[in-house]
Amino acid sequence: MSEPKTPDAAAPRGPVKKHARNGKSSATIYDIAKVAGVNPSTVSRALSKPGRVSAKTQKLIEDAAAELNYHVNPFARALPTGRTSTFGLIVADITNPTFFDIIRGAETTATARDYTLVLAESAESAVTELKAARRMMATVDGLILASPRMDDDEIRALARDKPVVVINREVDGVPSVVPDVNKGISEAVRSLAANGHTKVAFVAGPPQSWMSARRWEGVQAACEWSRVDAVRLESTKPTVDGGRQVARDVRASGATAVLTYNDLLAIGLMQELQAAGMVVPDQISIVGFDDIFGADFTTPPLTTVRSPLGECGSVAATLLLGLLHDSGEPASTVRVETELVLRGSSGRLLPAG
Amino acid sequence: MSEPKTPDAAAPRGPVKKHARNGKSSATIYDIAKVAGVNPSTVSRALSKPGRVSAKTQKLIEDAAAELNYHVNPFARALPTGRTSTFGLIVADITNPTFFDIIRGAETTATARDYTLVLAESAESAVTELKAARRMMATVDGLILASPRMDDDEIRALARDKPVVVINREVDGVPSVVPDVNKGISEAVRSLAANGHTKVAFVAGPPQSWMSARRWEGVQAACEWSRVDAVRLESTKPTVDGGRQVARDVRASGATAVLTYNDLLAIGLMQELQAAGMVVPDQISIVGFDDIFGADFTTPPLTTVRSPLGECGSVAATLLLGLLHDSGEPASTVRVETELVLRGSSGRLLPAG
DNA sequence: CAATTATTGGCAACCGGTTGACAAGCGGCT
DNA sequence: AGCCGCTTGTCAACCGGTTGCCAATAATTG
Repeated sequence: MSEPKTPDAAAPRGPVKKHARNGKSSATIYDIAKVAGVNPSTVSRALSKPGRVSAKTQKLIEDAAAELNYHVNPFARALPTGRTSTFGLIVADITNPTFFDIIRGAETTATARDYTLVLAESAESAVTELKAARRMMATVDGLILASPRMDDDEIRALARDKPVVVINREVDGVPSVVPDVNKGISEAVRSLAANGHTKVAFVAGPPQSWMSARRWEGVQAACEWSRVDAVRLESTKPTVDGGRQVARDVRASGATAVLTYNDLLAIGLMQELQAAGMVVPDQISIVGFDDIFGADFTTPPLTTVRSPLGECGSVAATLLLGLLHDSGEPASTVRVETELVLRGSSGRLLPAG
Repeated sequence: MSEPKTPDAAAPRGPVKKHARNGKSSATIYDIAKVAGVNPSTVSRALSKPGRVSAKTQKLIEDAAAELNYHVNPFARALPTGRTSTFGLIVADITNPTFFDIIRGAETTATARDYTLVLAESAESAVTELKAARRMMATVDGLILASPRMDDDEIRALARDKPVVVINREVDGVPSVVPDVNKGISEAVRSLAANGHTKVAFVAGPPQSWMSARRWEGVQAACEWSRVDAVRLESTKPTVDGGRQVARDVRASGATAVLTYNDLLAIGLMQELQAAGMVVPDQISIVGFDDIFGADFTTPPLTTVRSPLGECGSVAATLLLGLLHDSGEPASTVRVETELVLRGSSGRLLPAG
């Protein structure tokens, strides 16, 4: 008690363990090494590189690991290797059901291959999207962009850093998975033409949407082939509300059948037209795009050009995992089929009166 | 060249940089330190501990960081500190729209506070759920469980390791956010009673669902109060399909009004009943729960007891962030209000014929 | 102007795995 | 028996920040 305030180096204040790691901080490879009586690096090899250690050492280590209830520390692993077993998915709008199936498809495939999915939303903004993407780049092995809003160069820039796969859009030099709209659209237009429609309107989506442009092209081509007039109308936003708002223009256009950029627009449009007393499909046929959740809740249920969204998500994830592992394959665009789902909202035009 | 095989310590084999980090591996605090002419630890302090370095050094470092386009390596930070700025959200079913809004609410709040949301799905299985939770525990700072299926003890065990917040369920000792069903249910039952209904059926959800039990209790209580008979029916699964399947039982029950565990069941039930020629609400009233996306797509649009799902997600995230930072607050259950959304699927019973 | 105290910066150890380089062990071959 | 080459294990250096401790410097005060 001579120097009460001197910080005495000889006073062992014991292992304080600053962070206290609430309780039983999980076991490390060093603990395993001690139990199994081998070197930590041997443990590391046994647990990651198969066949690098002898069978009996392997077993010894595995038993020790099991006993200690060991789990690798992902950060410790990620630090030297850069591998994170994680990939990011950025969607434009989490509440837009178009993405639900994409998310699920990607999530399922990721989990099956022991990857973790990190989700971010861009709120339909190219700026937010880019920010989210940049933020993610640091923590993921690869990125999936679903219907990205940023421009091609930005996407290519991202793709230079880490593998990137794009859904619902084609970007030169970046692998992508896109529904091939032609089959579905021509089925739809042919069906409409067969029902006597001679003028169809297409309600477009957001101007930056690559897919909207493709769909309009598809509609034009199919209409030409079927000798049907096609007119293009603009929507304010690709939602139910946007669909309601475009109803005026639709009526004014004189078209007897409408294809919309997506199902949400179709549903809103149908609600508004019905509210105005029109009968679907007797007075007007409506065909949506995507076949989202809820498309068959309406009365009549919505005819729509289905995109296999879940498949898109899952294929994109598979593509990404391929890039990550085989690291060769340029793996360009994968096309998935679309098809017409004929329900009640389209059909023969009844003579007025 | 006398001892060609002796590992000569004097031979500097130079910085090999094994990984090659495709091109311009991002800058580190060491690079910044070099540019700014200070010690790396000073850089670390400048960038994380505010006020720990002098203003001019701070500026020097920030400029250097900006110039080098520096971003911290989250793994390097997480390794010694354990902090990851990430939290997990586990939902029972990604395609169930009930969770969409929860996901979005949580995501938005997380992003606003510079946290990243990691999503996992349990496919309605307690086992998968627990596995996903365990896997996440290693990489996140905290966990949100939406409508968890595992049992209380397992949840408490998780909560011992890291902060956990539960949505749609109460677990002793674990903070949670639950919609208070009573207000919404009593509004619904009162409305039905006022329309002359004297016997209502409740279609229950999964047996493990805590929320299903609460809703049934609420229905019983409200019915008693309004002097209305209540019968309980079981569903096979809480989906549109499950709703279709329970239609038989509903008709057999003799009830003139039905409340279902969720909107999906209500929609399926309505479809099936309408397909059998029944008119909603003239012959039977249907009331759902949650007010999910698409509940108003039906004809008639679905009357439902709305839970503020987005708010649940956002409140849960806020609660979690609170636990993470202030680390005090036991923060028990937060209740959010429910309310009846009166649409077309419920109303006065028309005399038969 | 010297002495004391408050700031600020530097050193070095650590977080927990991974991996290149090398040595020891070992069976097969001539 | 001697040599070769393959398997298996060990050593030590990293990955990129964080942080306790101490020294140097600056600011304050008698």
